[in-house]
Order: sequence, then structure tokens, then C-alpha cells
Amino acid sequence: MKKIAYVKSADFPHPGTPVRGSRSGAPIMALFDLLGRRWAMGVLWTLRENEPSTFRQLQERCETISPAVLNKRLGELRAAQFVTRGEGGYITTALGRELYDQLVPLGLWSKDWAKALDEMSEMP
Amino acid sequence: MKKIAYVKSADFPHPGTPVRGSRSGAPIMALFDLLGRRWAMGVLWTLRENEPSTFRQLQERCETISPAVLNKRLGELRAAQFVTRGEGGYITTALGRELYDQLVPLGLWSKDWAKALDEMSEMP
DNA sequence: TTACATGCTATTCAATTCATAGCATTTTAT
DNA sequence: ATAAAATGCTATGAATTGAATAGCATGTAA
Repeated sequence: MKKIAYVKSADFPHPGTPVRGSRSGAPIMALFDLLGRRWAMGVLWTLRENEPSTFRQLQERCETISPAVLNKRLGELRAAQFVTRGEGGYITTALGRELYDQLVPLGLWSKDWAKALDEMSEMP
Repeated sequence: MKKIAYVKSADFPHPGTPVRGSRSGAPIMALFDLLGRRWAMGVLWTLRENEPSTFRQLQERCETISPAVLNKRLGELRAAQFVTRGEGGYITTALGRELYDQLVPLGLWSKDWAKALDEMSEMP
């Protein structure tokens, strides 16, 4: 019997089951678990800004990521339905783009944060 | 000579210096580095919803976090100016509340994500 | 002065990530 | 057809990070 491609993998943090950092499986905690892994947000961000990307292109664009970790993150992001494969390499799914859209304001705000830290460090 | 309290620590990812996952030090990458550590977002989230919290209260509310990690995350969040100490324990700063506010939509959206995954898993 | 709460640190062990090499398969060039 | 290059990884070992648990130093209250 063949595996069906769209079943949820038990191997990535997903809502409804206990995840690292929460026994409740609350969606936000599952999301925090998934995104709170090194490079998870960075990969999604980088991919969305360079779609499609092959594995090696992503690797280069992420500068320092190791192929083992990239492969693992891609697997998790695919299991979570944020990333899939398409023509010319990896691409984001509709869900992945929604998530990215949630991160964009964070990207803008991070500049304010940088400014605030900077001003603070200049204090006499 | 005494250390001044508000100087940036070199020991946490901050904009303008290379961080894990990016040599550029782009603010968003520094933020991703900081938040992409186990429990970082969870601690901020939990604290914001239970202000103020003592160390032990936070520990309980986070359910599974170990004191060493909580202490480390608190140190980073404080260095990043997201958390500070106040009457009755740890509290968020104005910056920390801004960041939390950026995460709130993510929390709402995570429910849609959960629903989408769920529907997908019910497919024939 | 004993008891308890608080904010950690110490220690040991497990899991994760880094850095690098390299392999199997497909595509491209000659 | 063959060789070279690109692609998508896997393997390995070292370094870093996190989990689990114990316990200590300080402060407060009884």
C-alpha cells in the first residue's frame, strides 16, 4: 500500500498534538516550535524572495546553512504545507505565502528595533 | 570602571553585526536568529499574557522549560530590550510589547493553518 | 531560627547544528 | 556517445545547544 502524499507527518510539530514547549498542542505553540528552529524562518523568507529556488540555490542564498539542516527544514516546511516542489525547484504554497505575509510586518518592524537599539547604545 | 547597564551586549544576536544564518546583520536576520531559538517566542508570549511574572512563575507557565534555558532566553530578551525587571518580577518593555503585537496576528493565523492541515488530513 | 520562596548555577546526558566530504542521478556540452 | 557539470541530497564527526534534575545563596515571614 502506497503512502498518500498529503497525509500529515508525525515528524513535524503540528497543531493538535503536544509539541516541544507545550503539552496542549495549541496552534500557536506548534507554530512557534516549527519556526523556533534554526533557519526555519530564514529559509521560508529567502525562498519567498527567490522563487523558485533549487536546493543549491537556496543553500547559497542562505549563505551559511549546511545541507543537512536545509534538507531537514525543507522537510518540515513541506510537511507543514508551507513549501512544495514546482517547476524549477522549491516554491512556497498558498499557506506558505500567507505565513510569509505574516512575517513581512516583522521585517519592517525589525528596522525600528535596530534603530532603537542603536540609539540606546549611543546614550552617554 | 563600572559597566553601564544599557550598552548592547555582544552576546545576543543584534542588527548590524553578523548573526547565525547571515553575514549581513540585516535586522530581520538578527531577529530571526534571536527568535529562532527554542522557547524564545514562547517566553515572550507567555510573559506578555501574564505580567509580571517571577522567574518561577514563568517556569511553571512554560510547563516544560528548564531553568537554564529560561535564564538564557531571559538574558537574551533583556539584552535585546524586549524584557526587563519591574515590580513583581519580569515584565515586557515597550519594544517587547511591540514585538508581541507583531506576533498576535500570527497567533490568529495559526488557527487557520491548523484548520487547513486538518482538512487536508481528512481528504479521501 | 526555622521554614519557605525566589533566582538562579551546576552537572550530566541527549538532541541539534555545523562543517565538510562525497555519492547517485540527471542535465548539458562536446 | 562520453565527459563534465549541476543537482539533491546522505554520511560523518565535532561543536553547540537544550533537557532533566539537584541544589545553593539570598531574602522574607513566622
